[in-house]
Amino acid sequence: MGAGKTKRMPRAVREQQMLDAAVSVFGRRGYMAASMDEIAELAGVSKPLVYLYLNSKDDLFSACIGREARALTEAVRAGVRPGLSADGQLWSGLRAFFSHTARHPDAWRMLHLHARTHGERFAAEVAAMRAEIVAFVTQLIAAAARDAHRVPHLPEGEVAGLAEALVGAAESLADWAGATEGVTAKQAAATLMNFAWAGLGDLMTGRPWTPPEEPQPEPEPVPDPAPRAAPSPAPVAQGAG
Amino acid sequence: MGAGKTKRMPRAVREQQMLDAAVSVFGRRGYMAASMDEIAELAGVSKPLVYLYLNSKDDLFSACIGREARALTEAVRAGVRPGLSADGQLWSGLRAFFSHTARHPDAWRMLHLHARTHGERFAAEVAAMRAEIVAFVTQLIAAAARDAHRVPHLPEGEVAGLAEALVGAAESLADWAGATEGVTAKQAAATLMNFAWAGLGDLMTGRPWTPPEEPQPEPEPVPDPAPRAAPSPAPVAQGAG
Amino acid sequence: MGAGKTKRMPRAVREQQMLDAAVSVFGRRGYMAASMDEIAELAGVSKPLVYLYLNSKDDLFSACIGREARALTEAVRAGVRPGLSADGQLWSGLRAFFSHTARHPDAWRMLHLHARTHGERFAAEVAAMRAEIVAFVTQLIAAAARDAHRVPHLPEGEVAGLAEALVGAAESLADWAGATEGVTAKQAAATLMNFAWAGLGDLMTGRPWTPPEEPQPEPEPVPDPAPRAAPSPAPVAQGAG
Amino acid sequence: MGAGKTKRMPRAVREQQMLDAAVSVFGRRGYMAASMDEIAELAGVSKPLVYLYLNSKDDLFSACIGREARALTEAVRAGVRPGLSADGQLWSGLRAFFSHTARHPDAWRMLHLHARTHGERFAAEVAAMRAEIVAFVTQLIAAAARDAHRVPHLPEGEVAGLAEALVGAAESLADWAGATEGVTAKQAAATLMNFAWAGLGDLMTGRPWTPPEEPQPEPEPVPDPAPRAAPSPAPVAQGAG
DNA sequence: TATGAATGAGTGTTCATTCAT
DNA sequence: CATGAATGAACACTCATTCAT
Repeated sequence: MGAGKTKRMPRAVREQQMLDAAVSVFGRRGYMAASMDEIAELAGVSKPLVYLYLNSKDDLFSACIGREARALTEAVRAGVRPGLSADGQLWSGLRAFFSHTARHPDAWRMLHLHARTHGERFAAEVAAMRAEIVAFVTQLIAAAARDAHRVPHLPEGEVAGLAEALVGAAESLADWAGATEGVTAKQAAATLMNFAWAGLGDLMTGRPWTPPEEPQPEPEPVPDPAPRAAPSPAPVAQGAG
Repeated sequence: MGAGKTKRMPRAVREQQMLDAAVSVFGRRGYMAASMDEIAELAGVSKPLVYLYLNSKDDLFSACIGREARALTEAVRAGVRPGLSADGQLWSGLRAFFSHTARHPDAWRMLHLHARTHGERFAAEVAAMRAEIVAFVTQLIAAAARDAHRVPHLPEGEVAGLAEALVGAAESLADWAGATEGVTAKQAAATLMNFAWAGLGDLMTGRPWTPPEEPQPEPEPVPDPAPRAAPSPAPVAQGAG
Repeated sequence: MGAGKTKRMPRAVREQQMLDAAVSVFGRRGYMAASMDEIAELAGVSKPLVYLYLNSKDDLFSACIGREARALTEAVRAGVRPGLSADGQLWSGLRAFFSHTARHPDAWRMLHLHARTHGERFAAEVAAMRAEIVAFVTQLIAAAARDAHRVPHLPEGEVAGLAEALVGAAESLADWAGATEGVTAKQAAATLMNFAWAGLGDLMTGRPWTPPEEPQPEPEPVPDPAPRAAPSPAPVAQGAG
Repeated sequence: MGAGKTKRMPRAVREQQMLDAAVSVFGRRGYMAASMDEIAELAGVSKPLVYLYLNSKDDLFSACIGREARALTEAVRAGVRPGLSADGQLWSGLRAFFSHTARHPDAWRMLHLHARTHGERFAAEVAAMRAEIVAFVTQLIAAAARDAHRVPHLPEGEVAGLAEALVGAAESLADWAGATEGVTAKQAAATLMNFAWAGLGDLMTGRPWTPPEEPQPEPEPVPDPAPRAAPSPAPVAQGAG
């Protein structure tokens, strides 16, 4: 059922078939809910062959992440027009990004939703990919700031946060576009440019948004009555200064 | 061992203990990897009691989602200063949001990472919460547009996309703040305001970002099917012109 | 089928039933060939219960070894008449030993044949039991030597080898008695006493067996043509000086 | 990788390589834990070739047993000096035996530990070898009895038991020598001669060991069924009177 | 109100064995 | 003579769920 069992394929080909099937299943079900049985069946092979070629569920997942992370970064890289201005580069990169995630929704779900959920290993693998993209965007923002040359450069930490916000917004929009009928990659990219770029522009021209004065120290008046059953391992940020 | 078995509690209290434990375990492990055994042990009760009160793993998860979604929306609602201007309201709402997610990282992980991953049912439940927040943000944006009254109002669809982008950026920043040492809720909120508000302002004052003219219809020249597992370790960012 | 499923037993009882079944299966099949399914079925319970009570196949095997090793040493200890002469004690001890191994053939097979075959852990556990018995026999031989008082005492190393030989002979005879119809525990014990004791007596009275003079250094003229495919991990004794 | 694939060997040679590898793996791992994969890899050939030449795991094991059993009996036979007295023959035979087992520990483990553990078939094959050796020893004992000619001959059944005990003791000592650093074949043989021969001599000269009178029919007063898992860490040996 | 005892159905993983070349 | 490709059947182990008390 499905792939049509063409027998006796060379290893490299079979391996790609398995990765295809695995990405599909991992993307739709998540790591834990994905069963090796389903992956093998979708790949049109028996389970032992999957293990022979890819060792274990963990290794298989890892291989999927690696392949798809590489594919995504390459797609973005290939989509960027090198000679353009910063916003032109961002625009083309975003279009490539949304285009790729729209074409490979399972891969995107796998990378964005599931890989960060299971074990440091996988999280680290996607984090590496993400870091690459964030670095790229950071460069773009810095370059745009230079071009605007009204401020010499934005403070480092500020840029990091902005790049993070931009990439995060892109990721969320990719989810949204993937879940919403009739939203094209181009529209998603335009929305994000609209949303983000002009604001960045203001920033760069020295007109940042400033928080209003406020006397009271802390929001969240809800006393949060739920008594924690046990301490969460590591609550990172405990409140605003 | 662990929670100190205080026996014979009234049902309501026990139920909350169970939900606390469940949120903690679901948030840290994910739905599939969470085991009813661990939840029961962390709650300090026996497994049958969990089933007696909460029926099934699915129902338990659902109850967790409901409680935490309600808690989050209430926290945001309570944090918003009603009399303020649109950006003042957004700022206070964001602070409440980041503050709450920082204080309840397991709950946030459960809602944002895990609930959307398993079955339409849970996804719908978080979607409802999200829709509430998006609606609120949409109102704010529309109100801001009215205040600016240079354009009568932004087109509906546009506003939806922008609200989506804003909320998505907020969610991503919440993840990021939760994972990064030393980022406070206030800082996260400020970053997002900086990033977004001025851009929105430009939009509202009639200076949207416009895409450049381009002849070719779609990027992604990579023929894509089965990107071979092997080569291309080349990094994305080569520098901005 | 089989054990008659009497339901809802207290844990301690069920645990012993499981150990009984496990000893039987391990003894007959060996560690590797024993399946948890068969053990569970023979015990009249489902597999998960076996895991709930005994954790893993390894732990189950370990528990079996522990219980049966204890049972064997206790049986021997209980069988020895304390007030008797050395040979009287040996005789009664041997009878108890052969009696116990004959009554619990599966346990004996498990301890003697299988436990030494799988992993240092199990080997060490039986080795501890064996060491106890060897120590007991060593004492007896030394005591007999003192009683004979014609030689002050046998050299330490010599006694160790003799005790080892005696225990080894006993073990082999236990196997033999277990495999041969119509050989009783008493007969096996008598055979071993006949075989060993008088020889020991001679030793103690100063008439040891002495090897004949021989010029040539080494036997084994067979050139052993088989070319080893790979070096055995550790060939212990490479020949006689 | 590993054995260095020298291709195109004549069948007989390849077959011996496979048997070498198989003996090594079977001896170290046991029958069940040995994998055809490991054997094939150690032999430096592909798995199908192993099957082509040796049919199945069972047949392979059988072939190993056959070859090594033959090698052992031949080594013993070749080691015996034909013209000697009975004890001289035994001495030389034992030296050859211990020498061979020391040189081929994997083979010895395979024959003595593992082959008796799996199925009647293999047990029968080693039993045949063993029977040959027992018969040889029986001859020697009978011959010695004739030489001593004080008793016409020991009763048949008695001799069988004694030969069994001697061979069993030899086997146990072989294990012991293999596991104990610094015990040579010669020492092991001497120990056994010391242990056994003088005792046999006494037997032959009409001074057997006789059991003491005893009224009670059978020891083992322990009620035995299900010795509770818990107590009694008391050691066996409390001292000899 | 609360639990110790128990299981059906499934998971990832391995292995002896066989084709097709 | 020799192997890369492939699998059916089994195994150890886990989990959500339910009874009987």
